[in-house]
Amino acid sequence: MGETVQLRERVIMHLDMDAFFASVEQRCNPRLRGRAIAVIGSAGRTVVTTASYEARRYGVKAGMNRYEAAMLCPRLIFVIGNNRKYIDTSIRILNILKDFSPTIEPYSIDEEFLEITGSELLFGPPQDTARVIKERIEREIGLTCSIGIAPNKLLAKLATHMEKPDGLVVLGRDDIPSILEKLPVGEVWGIGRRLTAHLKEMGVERCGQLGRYPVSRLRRRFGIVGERLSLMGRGIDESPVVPVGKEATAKSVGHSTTLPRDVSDRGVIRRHLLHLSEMVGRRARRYRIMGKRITLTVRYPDFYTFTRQKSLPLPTNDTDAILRASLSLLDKVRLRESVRLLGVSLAGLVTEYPQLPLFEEELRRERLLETMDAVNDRFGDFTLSWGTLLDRDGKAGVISPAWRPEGVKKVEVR
DNA sequence: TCTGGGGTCCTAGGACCC
DNA sequence: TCTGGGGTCCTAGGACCC
Repeated sequence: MGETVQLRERVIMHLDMDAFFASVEQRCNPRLRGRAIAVIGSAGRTVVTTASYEARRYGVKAGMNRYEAAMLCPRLIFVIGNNRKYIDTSIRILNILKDFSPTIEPYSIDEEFLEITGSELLFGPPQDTARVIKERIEREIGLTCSIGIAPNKLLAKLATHMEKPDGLVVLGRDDIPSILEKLPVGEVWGIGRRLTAHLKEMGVERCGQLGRYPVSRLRRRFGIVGERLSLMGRGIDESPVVPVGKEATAKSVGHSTTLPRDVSDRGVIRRHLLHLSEMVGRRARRYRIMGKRITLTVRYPDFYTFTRQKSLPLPTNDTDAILRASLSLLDKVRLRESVRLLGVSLAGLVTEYPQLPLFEEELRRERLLETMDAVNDRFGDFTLSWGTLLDRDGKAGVISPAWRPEGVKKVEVR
């Protein structure tokens, strides 16, 4: 089987929901429909996650802080995002897509790749399949999406972005050279701001130029990335659609938070590190993984950000061990000013191996952790918490109760 | 009270080992 | 009397993505 020659060109579909979070909110609340809205986080220092198309007309974009957004669009309505809703909606969309292909890669909460090579026999030409999918999502979920179809993932994603919102673009082999010829390199998936600037210095601004540029020179300048750049310039991408269940296992698990205000008090910093360590440890325990490399991230008010890491002799998912490592990393840093953001992450992950604890103390500790996790799972974070996190009123201090631990990207480790 | 949070992959120097 | 080379681990940082 492994020697089968690929007889047929692949057909890859990419689907991207239009202004996903904002559209979900407008669907849930009719008073938001047709209005300029921006979905933001719950914390005081937050940014626009998604702007509705009405808001985009004023120049409001993802990543903006809310004051900037409000300046551009004085009537902008801010809506605090609700991840649960987005995750549920995303799952419903995936369930629709399952009717059209067994090979679906959920690339993010609002984007999927579908391998539809050979599906004409069942559904007719790819553009017909795409129309049916769009209709079903609109009818059953009440949202619009844009779809791109092309011979590979790179070009399919490009096609999706050529027509938005509610778009449908099919790129055939013959269309590709002329499109790439004029396409600014920065619009390609994988070429960001920095690479665009570097390429411009070299006189390369369009994909056509990039594709013709000598690979050896790209290689000298960018290393391995240079080779990929050359392929991108020519629209070549052999990467497969990776279906659910076949993904690579997670490489790291981490949490970070921008503090409500800049902090220089080390006691306050320690309490935040405890909270972050608990979030990381709990998630690792839930997925039955352990890690032996712990990374502390610190950001100063001027946005200068740096990391310190250390490797432990043995992998762990114990909150206290993660905390101790974070604190020892903090001790090695001479903070030159107050701290804006803190992060803790666990890498070098292995699957938790079943092993009898050697000592009574360990056994006791494990039971304690399991009990706390069970209660927290049922009643939300920090129903039970560590002593030092509690303030004098006995309530979980420091962190806002609106804290949402649920990331949009789930970690699955086998 | 300007600028979130979760990831992946790559590079590069030094330590250490054989 | 100028002195190898490969492999792996560790650490810090940068670029990119949604």
